[in-house]
Amino acid sequence: MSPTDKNTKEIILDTALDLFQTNGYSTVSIRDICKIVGIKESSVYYHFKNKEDILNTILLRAGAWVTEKKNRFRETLEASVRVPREAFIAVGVSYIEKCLLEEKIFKVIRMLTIEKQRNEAAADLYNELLFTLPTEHQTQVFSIMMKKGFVREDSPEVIASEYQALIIFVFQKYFSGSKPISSDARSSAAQELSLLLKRFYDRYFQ
Amino acid sequence: MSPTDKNTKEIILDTALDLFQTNGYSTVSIRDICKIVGIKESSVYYHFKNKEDILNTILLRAGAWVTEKKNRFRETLEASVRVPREAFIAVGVSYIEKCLLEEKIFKVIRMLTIEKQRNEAAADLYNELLFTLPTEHQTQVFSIMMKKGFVREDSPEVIASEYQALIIFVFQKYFSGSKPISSDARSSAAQELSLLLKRFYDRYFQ
DNA sequence: TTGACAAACTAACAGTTGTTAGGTATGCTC
DNA sequence: GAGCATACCTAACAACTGTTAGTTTGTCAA
Repeated sequence: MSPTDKNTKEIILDTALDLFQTNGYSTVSIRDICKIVGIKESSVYYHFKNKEDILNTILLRAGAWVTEKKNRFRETLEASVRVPREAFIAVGVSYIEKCLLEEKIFKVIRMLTIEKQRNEAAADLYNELLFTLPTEHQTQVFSIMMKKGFVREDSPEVIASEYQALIIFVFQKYFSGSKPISSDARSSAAQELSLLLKRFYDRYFQ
Repeated sequence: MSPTDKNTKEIILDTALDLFQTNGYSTVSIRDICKIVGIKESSVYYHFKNKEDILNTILLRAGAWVTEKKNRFRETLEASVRVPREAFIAVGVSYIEKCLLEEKIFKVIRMLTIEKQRNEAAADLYNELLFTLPTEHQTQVFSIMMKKGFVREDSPEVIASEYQALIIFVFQKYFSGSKPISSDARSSAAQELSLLLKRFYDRYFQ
């Protein structure tokens, strides 16, 4: 009755993402979203041009977030220093736990997993998020570490791919299902990734 | 008019899989399927109990195919012999090209990629198909090769995980999108995987 | 008090959805 | 040729879909 919070639009977006990530965009109806938000169907059209506009807004924001992340990475790059093995492992594990499993990002990844099958923009974003961006970043990290003599001479790109392959492997193996992520899965994943990264470290660091 | 081919049921299943793999089960209507098959909606209910029965039949068959593959692997295991590096690489590349990219399997994987997000049976099948089954198989392969002295002493399970991580990484990086698989992507993927497997071979084989 | 705006509402539209009841043409068996 | 199973059909249902037109409400500036 009262003019609601000026962030109804945000609530719609959050709810939509919630539903999209498990059911997929086209399965979710506007009425499904509205039932949860607590408004009538027609009210959505005050905030969005149409249903697709909701999806596009989510994709656009995720895209913006990705490029922002990209630039952030670039800045903090020169900080790369020699790290002990435990610290190297901790970075990898927390990349999964703090980044990929962070609530919002995780939902976006899950939504993209569905939408990429038929939406090219979603497919591009998915690839950037899980492959291009992290591999590029790791390439530079290893490249710097090589120059400083912490990592033995090799191709930084290839090492970065091997690194990212391990991350993706563990992430997907433990968190790609339909069940909500349990603390059991979390610790199993951390354990497996630790083991793999330990070997990775011993192979390339000196 | 004439009593059609007794394999209308199969055509329905094929068509359904075709549509499910890009659009997802719940987005595809029975009428969508029928329009392509060339029958009326009601005819579907002669062959299937309801819409879900179509999905379940596909899942069931894929599941049967997986366990059959599992047993087939077990038989051919003892054949493992010393392989030159080129042959080892060729096996990995053709695993992607002949197995994962094989038309039907590829469609199933794409469908499962969507359905796993909310269907537990699909999630289980997906995991078995891309993680459990191949890793188990590779574990045994490496284990035998170790006993025969072709591969240096190490944990077969972990080596198998590292191997499978590379396969999954390349497969997803090049073939997870919305575009049909091009021969460009095929050769890029083969090239990247070759490079990664070459290094893998040099690391563990002796 | 008035007017303007934001943000919701009611009510309806035309089309689509899964599903069912009942009918029809074909070919096989007795 | 009668009976019957197979494999399709027509027609309809109730529910749900995205979307629109027009209306109401609360808030604030003039």
